Amino acid sequence: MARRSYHQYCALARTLDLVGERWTLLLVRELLSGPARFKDLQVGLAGMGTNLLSDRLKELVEAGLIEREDRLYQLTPRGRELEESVVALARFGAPLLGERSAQELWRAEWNVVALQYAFCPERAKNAEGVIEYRIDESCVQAKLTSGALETAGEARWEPDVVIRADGETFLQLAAGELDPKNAEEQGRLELIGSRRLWRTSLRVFSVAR
Amino acid sequence: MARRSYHQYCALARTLDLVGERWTLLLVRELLSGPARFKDLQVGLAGMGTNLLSDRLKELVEAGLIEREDRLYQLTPRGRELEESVVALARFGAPLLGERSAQELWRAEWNVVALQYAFCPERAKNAEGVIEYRIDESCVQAKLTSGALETAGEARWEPDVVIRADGETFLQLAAGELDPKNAEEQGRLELIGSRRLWRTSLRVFSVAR
DNA sequence: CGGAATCCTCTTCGATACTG
DNA sequence: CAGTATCGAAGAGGATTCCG
Repeated sequence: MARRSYHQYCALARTLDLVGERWTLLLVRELLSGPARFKDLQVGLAGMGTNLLSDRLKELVEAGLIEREDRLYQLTPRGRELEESVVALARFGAPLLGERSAQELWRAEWNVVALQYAFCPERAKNAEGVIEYRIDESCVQAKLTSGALETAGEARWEPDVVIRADGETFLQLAAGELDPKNAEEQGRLELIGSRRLWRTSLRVFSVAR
Repeated sequence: MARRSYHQYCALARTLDLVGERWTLLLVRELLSGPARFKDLQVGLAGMGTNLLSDRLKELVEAGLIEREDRLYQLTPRGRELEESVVALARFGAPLLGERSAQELWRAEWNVVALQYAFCPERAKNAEGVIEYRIDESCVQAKLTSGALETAGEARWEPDVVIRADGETFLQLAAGELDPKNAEEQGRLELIGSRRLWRTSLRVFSVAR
């Protein structure tokens, strides 16, 4: 059974033949946070049948976008090239994030993508350092180096500042509904390390541009 | 009948809820060339059922990404914001464009996207002018202004150079299988206007980067 | 001509149950 | 835990017909 194809000699169509099916780009998003197991993936892809997840993983391993080592899945360098597309699509969708409905899932790891579309290079010219977000049980890092950004969904670098909050607090801060100063005074936000880098981060990451 | 949704509070998921279904991004690609009628769209979306095309158009009009004036469909400014994502996805797919199989469709208008992912801003610092590609019956324009690129799938600006070729010739040139000089000597490629801008274009548009 | 609606078949998806 | 198997539901694809 051959995969369904658009049969077009077009770069966009070729990409969509590969990753355009339902769930596939969300699966890539999950792996942009770092290597994951089947079970981990299921959490961020709630509603996706296990058979479908299994099939997709096989297809993407076959296509050379994912590699499997023992029971750990991760993106290959080629697979990681999808990051640019994922971030572009997410940037388009950012204005659509209004209220969060009760039935909607949210995971702190998704900030690995959110940080990237919220990043303003022109405001980060002289920003340097590693910012670590500890939200609920998760850890997301942003590494700033001379106007460029790298992100990770796990503790990969030594942090210069650690920001700790629960998910609800973090979402309110991101939405601009809660003032960082107030949050800290209320004890809902804890800072360890460089306050200067923290203030820089508030300037550098901004959804409204 | 509510639209299917991923039910995730995530910018990527929100975008895919809107344009992640089969054919939708290819439909956007078609409209990136300029306004089109139902019949025109069917040509570039061969294999898509008329009912499906009709449904998708309605959904996208509803979502504010497309507007319909009389019988002409075109992207709204918000819809045009998808260009960045479409180009990023196509850039990813460019290395997958190997041989063109016999059953695969190709349309010269798709170069509106191809020119954008092939564009190297750093090589176009001092490039200025409008390049017009006349391939078979179609017209695609590229407007260079101080390191930036605009494209159109129709005659929108006064061209500084017009390049005329048939589709086969153009594909061979793009693939690097045919030397521009040879093509011209063989009469398969015709140039009218600024030869200097033509040479610039060869440097500025390059798939291998 | 430019679509919209219907009908029928086929594929894919989604949920659950089951197995190594 | 990491999948595989199964089956009903939903969506896609193609032909044809209807309508203004």
